[in-house]
Order: sequence, then structure tokens, then C-alpha cells
Amino acid sequence: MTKNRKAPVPQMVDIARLAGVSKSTVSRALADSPLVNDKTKALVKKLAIEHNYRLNVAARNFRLKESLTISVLLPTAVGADWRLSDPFFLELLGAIADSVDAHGHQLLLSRTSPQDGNWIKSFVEKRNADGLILIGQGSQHKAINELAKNYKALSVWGAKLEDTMHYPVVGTDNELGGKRITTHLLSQGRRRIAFLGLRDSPEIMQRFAGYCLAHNEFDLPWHKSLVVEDQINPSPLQTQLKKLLGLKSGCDAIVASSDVQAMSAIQSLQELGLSVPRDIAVVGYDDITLAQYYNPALTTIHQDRKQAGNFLVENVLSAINGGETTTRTLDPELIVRDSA
Amino acid sequence: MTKNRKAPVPQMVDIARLAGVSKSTVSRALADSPLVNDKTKALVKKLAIEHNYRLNVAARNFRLKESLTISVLLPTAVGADWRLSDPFFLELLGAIADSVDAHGHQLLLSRTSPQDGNWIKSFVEKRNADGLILIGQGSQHKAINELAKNYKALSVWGAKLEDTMHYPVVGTDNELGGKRITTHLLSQGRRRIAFLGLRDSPEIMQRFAGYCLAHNEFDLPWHKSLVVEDQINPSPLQTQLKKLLGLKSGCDAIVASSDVQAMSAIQSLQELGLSVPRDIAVVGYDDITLAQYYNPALTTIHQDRKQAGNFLVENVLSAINGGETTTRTLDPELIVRDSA
DNA sequence: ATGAAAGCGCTAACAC
DNA sequence: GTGTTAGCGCTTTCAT
Repeated sequence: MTKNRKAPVPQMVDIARLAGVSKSTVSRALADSPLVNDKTKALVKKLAIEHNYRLNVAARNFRLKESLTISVLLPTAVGADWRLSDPFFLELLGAIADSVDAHGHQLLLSRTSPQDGNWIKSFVEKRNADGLILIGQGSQHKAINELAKNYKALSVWGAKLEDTMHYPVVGTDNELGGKRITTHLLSQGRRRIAFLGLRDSPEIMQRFAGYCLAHNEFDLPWHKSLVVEDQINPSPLQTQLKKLLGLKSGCDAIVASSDVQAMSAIQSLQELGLSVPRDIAVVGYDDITLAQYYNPALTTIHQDRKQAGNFLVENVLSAINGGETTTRTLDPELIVRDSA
Repeated sequence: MTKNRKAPVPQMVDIARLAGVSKSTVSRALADSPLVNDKTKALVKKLAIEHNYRLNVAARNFRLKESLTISVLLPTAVGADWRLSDPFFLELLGAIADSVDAHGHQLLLSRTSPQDGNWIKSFVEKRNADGLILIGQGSQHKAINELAKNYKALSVWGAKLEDTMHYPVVGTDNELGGKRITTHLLSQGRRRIAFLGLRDSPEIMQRFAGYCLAHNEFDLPWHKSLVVEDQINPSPLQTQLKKLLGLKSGCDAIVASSDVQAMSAIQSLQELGLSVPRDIAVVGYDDITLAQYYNPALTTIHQDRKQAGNFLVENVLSAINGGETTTRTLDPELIVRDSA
């Protein structure tokens, strides 16, 4: 590209000269300050457009010490390199992106290992965003909570914990979700219900609590042998499932901790020659878009991402402005389809 | 951290004072400039860490007129509000994020309507990123090409076009992909193969060309009545499929333009009482992670997102530095599973 | 090898 | 209402 000896990109001072006013007036006019005479304002704006003037955002941000940018930290899938953690997180990301955009901000995307509490902190300290949204607490509640004491512009998708929380959380009522879906299975006569995915995430723990609660309400015991700690990785899953099915009293239903896990389980079961839901019912969690297209269509718990995205963004933005912040618990809607 | 009534966050000048040197030396030391004495460098670094100094990135970016940030524009799904277009794009986004990160840059995420050529331009002019990655050309090749004449830091996922291209593209060989998958169906004896999704995207057009090519090689005609322009929206799909099946010679296979579309089609077919692949074979495109978990597991074309992500990022970064840029055509690997 | 000084382009007191 | 002026925190000549 050839270099012009003139200003390739006009600055405020250029517009000021053209309009016969000062830089400040241009700045004010462009920011729609009520201080400026309407006539001058109109003139300045016209000139700015005519000369294709663009505000130097970097300069503005530097001067104002704000970036109009929100960081979103997405957990990496266990083990693998992204591998698309899970469509649910990405659908949630989409909702967040829309909301951030609607509020006139930008979205900086980063990934992080779910373990890495320190990384979050060092990330914050770079302060190249005005606020931070964490998608999932993972096992990092303590670290996050500690950070939150000094850093307020924080908003987290995840579970509300008993512990004193220094940060606001948005999430569905996991206990209720776990209970609803288990109740659904129990009331269909399922009695040997396996619970998949007791990882160290608080969300799953709460769903498990709901699973127990449902059993209690039916005056039925739950069985430790039916509780399986699992990774998304399919080969161990297949093994685990075989173990479940090999139990003396067998297993007639499975509560998975995500739709992806449910799909993976269903496929394994079918490979083992079992029919879902006839031989064994399987329920998911999340209600990702693909859940309805699955075969059999997945019975699952819907997590409202649009609402979640809005709440998450409202929380950071409010915190950035020194305002209040609200922990929100969304309704875990049971979606009954064909898999259970 | 020492309690200071002064600046809560230390600046270069503070470190300079502590080290008994000047701002410039601190700046140089922290940037590992060979100009500074190793001893001073070590001292400065030590002090910086001790006092928890963080470079003010905004100031640096402003001064250097660079942001170390890459923008990624993701197309919004047709009609709906994101609805997470398609897991494939998000898996690709993940790969890009990893690569951007590996190169020490940040990733600014935005969405855009596939139609909106002007928006891309105005986005660029805000210049709050050093470069731009477009995920998909949509119908905007002309607009992009025009933009690319003046704006070099551009990298696009999509299709290589016959037209003179002013921007580098990374994508799989769509024609070959379309041909491979059609050939696979033909060599299995399928003769009435429908093609779904003739939207205005060049990628799909090229796959369609491959579809025709395959028929030619088998000395078979393809039928206009079997070419269906479709949206992802399920209800029209169902209608379209009925129409296909109602054709006097019927239809025994479907080439979908994405895995999501394939899944949606399979479900509709099953609702209509048809068995896949027995009655009708269905192939997808993309090989999203969920494709293998689907029932039946999807036969599809694999698009290597990791490679794609790397190439895309290498291209922008190179362009930013005034270097060369390479259009890359990836191999569309046929993955044979159970759906065809 | 180090320091002094000049801005990068903008906004916001503070004058008038 | 509008202009003047003083920086924001950093990098980088240019001098020493």
C-alpha cells in the first residue's frame, strides 16, 4: 500500500480545523454533550462523516481508563484441547455475546483449564477488560471467592453455594433440576437409576442432592453402586456402563450430567444391544439445540441460556459501575421427549 | 503487598524510583531489551514482581498503535438470534482461540448477520483489533474482496473462488468433499440422491458441483427435483422431505450441507416411519464431535478445525506484519459411519 | 548503558 | 458555548 504524505486517517484536530472550532468542541459534539450548540454539533458531525473520521478507540480507552470490554473465560474440556467442551457452553457464550453487544460492549474470549485458579487472577490483573464473566466455577470456588474480595467486576455462571459468596452467580436450580428429572424416572416405575458424572463441580453435586431427595420422597433408597464418576471420554464410559448393567439387580435408567454425556451413553448402550428407553431410560441436562434432533429425542432439563446471558452481563456491568449485583436462580424446566 | 495511601497500582515510574533508574530503563528492562545491563535488568524485574507491577496494556497499545488483538466475526444463524448457529463453527472458534492464544494475542468475538457486508467494513474501521478473521463468506464475497483491497489484515474461512481474490482463504476442498460423499453413496448403489441446502454460500455451491461431478463419473444424471434449498428450520425441512419422498421415483439418499442438518433430516425421516440408512441413506458435513454419538452415527466429511484455526491465525498475523499470506485448501476426509 | 524529553489522540477540568 | 491546557502511562528517539 502506498503511504500518503497527508493524514491517512483524520483525527479530531483535523475535524476541528475544518469546522473552525477546537478539539474539545469536536470531542464534546461527537459525544453528544449537551454543552455544545446544536448548530456546531450538527456541523461537526457532518464533517466527521464526510471525512470518514473514526474515533481512535485506543486513545479514548487509555484516557478514560476503560475498555468497554468484557472478558469471558470458558473452561477447556477435561483433558483434550478444547474439543468443544460442550455445545451448551457455546450456546451460553452466544447468549452472552448478544447481551454484551446489546450493551455496547465488546467481548474478549479466553479459555482456561477448570483447575486453574491462579490463572484467573493473573488474567484479571492484566486488566485489559472492564469486567469478567466466568463460565462455570469448576473446582475453583475458593479461589474465585478470594479474588472476588478485591475484584468486584465479576459474574459467574454456576452454582449458588452454602458458603459465604463474594461474587454473584447465575445458574439453574441444580438440586431442583436433579430432583425433577429423577422424580420423572421414578414415577415411570424406574427403580434402579444410575447417576453419571459425580465430578468435583458444585453444580453436579447439587443435582446429585436432588437425585437423593427424589428417592427420599418416594421412600426409596439410592444405591452407591449406581453412582458413577465419569469423564466424557467414551471408552471408559462404555466400560462403566457394562459394569452398571452387570450389577446383580441391573440398572433401568441413567441420569447424565449433560446432553452430550447422555448421547454418548445412549450410543454405548445401543452398541451393547440395549434399547433406549425400552430397556433403559436416559435423561440429559442442558437441552442443547441438538437434543431434540437426537434419536431418541432427549428428555432433559432446559437451562435458559438467553436469560442467563442477560443476567450474567447485567451483573458485570452493574458491578463495573459500582452498582448492585444479584444472584439468580433459574428454573430448571423438565423437557419430556423420547429417551425417558 | 505493602499498604500505600498512594497509587494502589504501581506504575513504571514507581519501579524506576525503587530501582534508582529511569522510566526508560524500566521499560527497556521489562521488554528484555539487549540495551540494558543484565544486572539492572534483573533488579528491575525482581522489583516489578515484588511490587506486583503490571504493565498498563491500554497505555502500551495506545503508544504502539497495536492491540495484540484479533477480531473474529462469527455469522449469526439464519433468522434466529444466534441459537448457536452450528457446533461446527464453534469448534472452529475454539481452534482459532487456541491458536490466537498460542501467538500471544487476544480474541475479540463478534457476531454478524451473514448478509451484512457494510457492517464488516464499519467494524474494521473502528480498528480496535489488529486483524480480522471472518468465519464464512456467506454471500459477501464481493464486499469482502472490495474491503480487502485496502485492508490487508484479513483472514477468511470459506471457499476459494474463481474470481480474483484479494484475501486469503482457508477451507476444505468443497468440490472434492461433495464429490467424495456422493461417490460413496453412488457406489453403494444409491441412485436417487437428494442434495439439501443450496443456499447462496459459495461453499455449498462447490459441494453441489462435486455432487454433479460424481454423477458424471458414474454416467448418471442428477435430477433437479432432488435439489432442495433449505433452511435449518425443522418444520419446512419435514415438508420438503415429504415432497422428496412423494416423487414418483422417490429418493434413497440425502446429502446434507452440515451434520446438524443431517441430524435434523434423519429425525424427520424417522418420524415419517423411515429407517436410516436402510430406506434412505443420509450423509452430513463437518464431522462435529457429536456426529459420532448420533444414532445412527453419522457418515460425513471431516473438516480439520485445528489445522484450519492455525492457518487462519497464521494468515492474519503474517498480514499484520506485512508478510505473505497463503490460501489453504484442506483435505475433506470421508468418515464412514452408520448413516450411509 | 542510561536518562531526558517528546509525544501517541483523546477527554475534562478550568477558564472565559 | 467554546477554547486552553494538562495530562492518562507508556515507548522511543536523541543525547550523554
